[in-house]
Amino acid sequence: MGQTRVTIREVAARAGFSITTVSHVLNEVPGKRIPDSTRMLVKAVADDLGYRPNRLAQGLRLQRSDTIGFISDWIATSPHAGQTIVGAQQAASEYGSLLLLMNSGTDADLETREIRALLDRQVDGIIYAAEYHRLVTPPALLHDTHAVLLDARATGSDWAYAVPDEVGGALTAVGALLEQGHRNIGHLSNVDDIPATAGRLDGYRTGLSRAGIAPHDDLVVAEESDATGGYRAAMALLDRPNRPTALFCFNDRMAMGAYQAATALGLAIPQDLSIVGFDDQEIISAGLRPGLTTVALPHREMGQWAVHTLMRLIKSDGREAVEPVVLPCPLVRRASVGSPPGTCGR
Amino acid sequence: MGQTRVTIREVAARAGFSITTVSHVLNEVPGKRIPDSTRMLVKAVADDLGYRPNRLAQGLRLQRSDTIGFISDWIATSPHAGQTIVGAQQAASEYGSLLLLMNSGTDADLETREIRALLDRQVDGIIYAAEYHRLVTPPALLHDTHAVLLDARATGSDWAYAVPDEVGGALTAVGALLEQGHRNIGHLSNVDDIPATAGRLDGYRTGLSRAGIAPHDDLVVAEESDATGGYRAAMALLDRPNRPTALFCFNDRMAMGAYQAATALGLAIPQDLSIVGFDDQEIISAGLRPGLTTVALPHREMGQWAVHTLMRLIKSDGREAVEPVVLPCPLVRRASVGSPPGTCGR
DNA sequence: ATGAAAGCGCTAACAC
DNA sequence: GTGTTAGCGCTTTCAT
Repeated sequence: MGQTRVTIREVAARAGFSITTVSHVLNEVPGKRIPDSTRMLVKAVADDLGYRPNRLAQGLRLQRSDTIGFISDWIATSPHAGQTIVGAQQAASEYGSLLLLMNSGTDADLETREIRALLDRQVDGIIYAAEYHRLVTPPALLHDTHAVLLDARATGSDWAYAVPDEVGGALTAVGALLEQGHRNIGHLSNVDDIPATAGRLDGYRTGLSRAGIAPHDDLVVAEESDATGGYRAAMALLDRPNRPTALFCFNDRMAMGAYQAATALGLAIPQDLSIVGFDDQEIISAGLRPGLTTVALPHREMGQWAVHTLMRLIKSDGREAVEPVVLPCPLVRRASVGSPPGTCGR
Repeated sequence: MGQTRVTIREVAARAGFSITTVSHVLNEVPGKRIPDSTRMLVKAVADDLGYRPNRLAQGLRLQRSDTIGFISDWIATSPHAGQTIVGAQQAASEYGSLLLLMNSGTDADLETREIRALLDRQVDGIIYAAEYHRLVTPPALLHDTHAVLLDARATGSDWAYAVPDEVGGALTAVGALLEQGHRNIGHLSNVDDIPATAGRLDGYRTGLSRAGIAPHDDLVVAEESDATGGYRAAMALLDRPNRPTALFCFNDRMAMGAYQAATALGLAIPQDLSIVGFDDQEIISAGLRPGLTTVALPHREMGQWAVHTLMRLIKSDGREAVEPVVLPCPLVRRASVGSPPGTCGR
């Protein structure tokens, strides 16, 4: 419990050298010509005593805490957030850094206080993360440190950021459908005015256009981005003559609803209807029957990018320019895509 | 960026007092009779300069970092983990503490190193969290600090811990079925040898017994705890004469599979078949059609408990005895439970 | 090759 | 009431 830890002073005493020498040896300070005998002895004693430097003291002295703040706005905490943190944390450990966690609500005032708390602890920098791809306006206080945006872009100020390639992901999704011969492809869109909505819709339209198909507005239905919304949207699209043979869904939750609609209408997937989702929430995509072909979000990659970029920023004290980054969203093939009905085979 | 922060010395200089007085005022040290004039002035200057104490320096001096380590073993990062962290983080903020995050793999060696990293940063204590209710053997090193177990019990040593009441949750689930008049209730069990499997099975059997129903072994089928497993188990249970009128599923993912089986067999939920899940993974439970009645895990509560308990431990330096805690799992009623077929109403 | 000493920013015992 | 001083554990400049 509170038993007092071994300090460098004790190591020095036991080794019969000054703390200076111990520090030199332990930190392998370059340019010091310390005989191997001393080196060995000091190391042995330190090891023996189980000495570990006090990082608070080091931090105070070095003006660097080897700690980075991770502030995010999960309210409901999507399953996504986890992977992002894992990515960030693993990358951080490559630098010997640890993540200091904060999660703000939506309250800007609270957020400022939280950043302050992080700053008070002398974090080397801050990762300002959004729960999902968003436009954000970080508190001005964030300028007091080095920071990068994760899954978010800033309105106004020019923070470094990483976001998923929504358009590219949608192109990939539609491509998977086109390559199977689908021409009549519907899109379940989202009612929320967020970058993902626009980006995925854009990718959908572009994908069709490039294939020489005029995107038809009545093939797009926007609803709430959950299973219920997906069900309704899919119903609207499918329960009519000349229904689409494939559906590209805004996300996996909507795709889940689309499955339900297909079931309700007696449509088999993928024989009668092909479906592609977005997000790759495995609990859904791997749980649906048949498995859902979908587009994965680069959560882990964004987490890693954030740390690496932040470290460059810190190292150069902000002088090095960092480019924003748009990370690819790869297709995860499962079993919900087939050729259109009546195509017999391919 | 790297602009140097205001120190207490500057505040003292500007206010025309010693840093001692400034410290006294700012920390509102009791028993000091400082005139209001001084008090006001110092506070005004501090405010004016935007002074904030350096928590590293404070920590070094006070031997307390106001930081608690949160180490967990998410590999795949369940969506659960998030809520636990949110609970812990919010509770921590009540004490002015922050969470220092680490997530280990399964590697015990790595885990030890991670605990060390936390200790090096002088965390006041550690929350050792499991991704799901587990029996664990924390590294011996954990004894070097104050610690509590979250969603886990230790084999051997006697750590304070909080786990969900698996048995109670199962009793509640079965109760919800019994109260609707079901007598022929199946259980989709899990093949993994973990506390949840045994606890939920136990609760299922006890619930039936108490209602005067002899638990029949052929009403229990164990499969992998995912949708596919649930589908298979449900098929085994339902695709036969005298099939159960209700299914209690090990978790929501298996319940998802049970829904699929019901669909395949042309069974309507809840008219022909009632289903109760466990975990309340909203993405599933709220996404299924009809909504899944299920039992929620007390993730947030466990997170809060961990922090509060840890704080008591720290305050008393481990002298205060803390009781392990088994937290209730409340039923979340949606629409997957009805009266058995042929009961016309109730 | 090794060590004394200063100082990172802060708190607190003790003087005045 | 207020200030002086020591020291938390460490790194690093500058002597020797």
